[in-house]
Amino acid sequence: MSGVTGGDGAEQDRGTSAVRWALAETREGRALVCPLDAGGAPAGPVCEESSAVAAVRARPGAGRWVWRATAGVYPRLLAAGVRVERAYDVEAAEGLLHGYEGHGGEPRSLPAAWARLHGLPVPDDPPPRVRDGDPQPSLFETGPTPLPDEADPLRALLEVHAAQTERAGRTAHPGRMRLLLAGESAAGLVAAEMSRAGVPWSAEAHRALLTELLGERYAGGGEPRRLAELAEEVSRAFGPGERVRPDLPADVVRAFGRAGIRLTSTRAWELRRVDHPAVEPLLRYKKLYRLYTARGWTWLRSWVRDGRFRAEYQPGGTATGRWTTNGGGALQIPKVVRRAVRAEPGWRLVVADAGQMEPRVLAAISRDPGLMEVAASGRDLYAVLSEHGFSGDREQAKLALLGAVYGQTSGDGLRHLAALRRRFPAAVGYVDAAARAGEEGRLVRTWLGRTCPPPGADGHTLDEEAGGDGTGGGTAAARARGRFTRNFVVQGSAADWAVVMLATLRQELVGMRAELVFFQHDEVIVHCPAEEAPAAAEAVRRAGARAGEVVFGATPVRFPFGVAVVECYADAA
DNA sequence: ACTCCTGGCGCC
DNA sequence: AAAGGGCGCCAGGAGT
Repeated sequence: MSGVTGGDGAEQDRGTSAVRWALAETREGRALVCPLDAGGAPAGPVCEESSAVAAVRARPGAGRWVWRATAGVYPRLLAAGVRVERAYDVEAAEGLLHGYEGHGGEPRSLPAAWARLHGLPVPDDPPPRVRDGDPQPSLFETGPTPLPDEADPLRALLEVHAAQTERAGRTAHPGRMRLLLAGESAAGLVAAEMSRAGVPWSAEAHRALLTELLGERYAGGGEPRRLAELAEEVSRAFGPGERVRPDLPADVVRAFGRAGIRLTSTRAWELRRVDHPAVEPLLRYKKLYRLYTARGWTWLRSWVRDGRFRAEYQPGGTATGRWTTNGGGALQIPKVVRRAVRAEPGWRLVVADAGQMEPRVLAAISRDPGLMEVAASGRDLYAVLSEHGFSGDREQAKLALLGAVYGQTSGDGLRHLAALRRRFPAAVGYVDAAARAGEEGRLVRTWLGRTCPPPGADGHTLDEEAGGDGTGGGTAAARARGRFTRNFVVQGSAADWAVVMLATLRQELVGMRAELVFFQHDEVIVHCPAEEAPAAAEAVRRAGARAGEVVFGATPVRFPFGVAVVECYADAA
């Protein structure tokens, strides 16, 4: 990758293995394949193979597979023991390109893309698959899906792909868009591989943790002992004869009302300001109740099999490009439960966390000289900020910066916002401009060109009743939209970085036994033999740095990973 | 019995 | 100290 300058033109196929192949599955599960030239046109005859697995297996030298959707075909390849080097996911690309063209939220399936291309009625995307609590079958049951042109399923794929190549070239920064499409496609491969691998999970440690915190379960079912005790304690605190169900907010609000305390909700932060003996056990109840319902014995039984927690990741599942998961809540593993994430014997977890993504990304996209200088250090950015004359300590510096990115409207962060604006005018100006664009109904884009959905497609309607709530500057909805677009450019550009980082890391790990088992916005976990851990840690660091250079071009901004090599996730910093 | 909505809180 | 951006998930309750 030497010679990469800036974000443009970074993604190019090289070498003899750079042959692209298109692959389309027929309704019967057979596969039609043909080689492609650089422009996406057929460069050889169409071959028919008995299956996608057979087609890919027969062409080990293929540099990139162009297919309808990685999620639809790759899990079956992996199940058959077949990995691919690179892919191009036409439906993922369609979502990004159609979004860039101002139509975020509209159908992105291949049939929809093909229909648009030919001016035909556009079919809706198939509804998301219902989850059944058991992730196992869904990974492998996803069968071949019909293409719009039944007579020649390859034709629609080739037409849409060729058109996409041309549309990417018409964007303001074609190199960036091509990098985004390649990165998103690579992310799809990573997601399928990671879903298959699963997070190493000790059910035994998990059960021990549950019993320790929640107590035993009663034989007849129902709440575990600690929850029952705390519920009893809460009731007692309201007085003799009082019965309060702490898991029912309305019940709790009524009980406090009888005690002369008016609550608007039972949120923890509101309860904490209340002086009443029921508050303390109630807060402890809520904490444990959350653990019980979200990560308790039921979760364990549904999601952990053979020592692994397998979630189904959906790259780009959110508007900003962040991933989501289909079930199991893999991206919300509570800190306390991380004790159950254990490397296999003789193996290690390389836990890597990219520190202070928001300010680093903001520095890179705004090119604010002062903020870039602060972000040029690999040290804790907020600490550097507070040492270098920012009016406040580390926490205040952090609050001010995050407040600027999130569009904070009140509170402590706001006090220091003025200082922030003086010191980093280009950075604050960048997010302010994004907010203004949102309020005025315009679209904003991430650094690589991921585009926010138009108003109305994201739950923010700009033209509902006028007047707002009197704070000026348009309706409440317009201001909400402004906060969304303000945040979008930063969070989404961080997601741009993340997919390229994943793509790079995946390549770095080729040839090692190490496996990528977890990804969460700005954090990755690699599971590897102990002796590979130093190399894996170095691979992660390189991937983070490389992604920063490739995505954002020549800036002094660094994207350092904090890396810990541990046997248990809970032991990582 | 089902779906849809809400409250609340887990993660970033 | 205050409560803002993105999500998923669960339980309960309302509506059908």
